[in-house]
Amino acid sequence: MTSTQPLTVVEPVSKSRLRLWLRLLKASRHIEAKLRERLRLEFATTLPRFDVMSALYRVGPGLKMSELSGVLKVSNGNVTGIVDRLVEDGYALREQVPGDKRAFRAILTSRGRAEFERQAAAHERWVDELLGDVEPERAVRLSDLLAEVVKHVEDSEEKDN
Amino acid sequence: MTSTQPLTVVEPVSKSRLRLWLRLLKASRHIEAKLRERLRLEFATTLPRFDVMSALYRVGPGLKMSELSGVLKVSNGNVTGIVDRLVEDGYALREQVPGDKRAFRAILTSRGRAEFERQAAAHERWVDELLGDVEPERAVRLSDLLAEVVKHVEDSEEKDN
DNA sequence: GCTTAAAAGTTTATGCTTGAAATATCTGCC
DNA sequence: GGCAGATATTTCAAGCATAAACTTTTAAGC
Repeated sequence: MTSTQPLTVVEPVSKSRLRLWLRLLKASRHIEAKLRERLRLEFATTLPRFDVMSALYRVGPGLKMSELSGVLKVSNGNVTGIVDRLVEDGYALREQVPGDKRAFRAILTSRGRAEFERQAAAHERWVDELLGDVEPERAVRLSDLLAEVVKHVEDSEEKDN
Repeated sequence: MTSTQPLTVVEPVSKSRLRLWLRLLKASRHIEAKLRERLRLEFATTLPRFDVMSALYRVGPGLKMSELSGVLKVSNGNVTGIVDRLVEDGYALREQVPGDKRAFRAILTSRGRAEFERQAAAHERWVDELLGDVEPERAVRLSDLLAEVVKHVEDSEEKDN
């Protein structure tokens, strides 16, 4: 009577999945908060701005507003404001797409590119510092597990659309 | 305390840590977005509201505003607005702390408690569904790795304060 | 050519979030 | 008693985020 075969009667599987989610959230928020703080203090910028500049930096000829919101997975209206502010600060500009009077293409100015390079270097340094105690091999393992989680979640997304 | 060998010259360790961070962020945002959407559609509420109600539900006699912001790790001013709206909707109320005219204690009404129970049940169901393809054993392993990451990050936090 | 639908982008309303300043109250010290 | 400093909370300004409504332009169908 001591050893019953079903293990997870007391603790249903759903609990371990819930705990996984809560830890994931906690880790992510923790790191994110740190990065936001440093971006603010050292570069007077924000994570969303950094993300937009990062996306624009990667592609040469800039991105249309809708492409930008697609890549970053944020709403269309959101991008408008962020790009507005980047333009105000001289880090980006809007360029008419020839042949389509509706569309713009957001592009980093050379000043924007230079600034982003500084920020990106610091960003990578910070992440390395924050996760410094995670051994490389463990980091890779964790990466792989997380990639699978993302894949699963994406799959389960399709089915309820 | 010198590094013995120049192992990772081509792919520095910092890159694998950066990738870990990006995957962590992606997974977390993905799931979070799903949960937000469902809370909105099925309960006309938001994740921050859910979090506040969750914190208040767990403790019997409610929490002071500052305790609440401490537990949830959000700013003081933030909590004010969220509790305001919960009060408007009849899910919570503010109660004077006897002997301290500055302090309030936010408490769930019985209606709030009932509503939260419905929401929490659905929430756990959703998480289980979203992470349904992650095998239990893998979920536990991932949980443990993440817990360590959080611990590491917290440690590295102390040292720069 | 005209109409209708789709696409690109902005605007609006609402809520979350922060840091900083403001208000009120409490506590300890002299 | 009076006052300095700490504590509890709110208010404020700015930015991020979404969904929904709205303009302008383009594309398709007939």
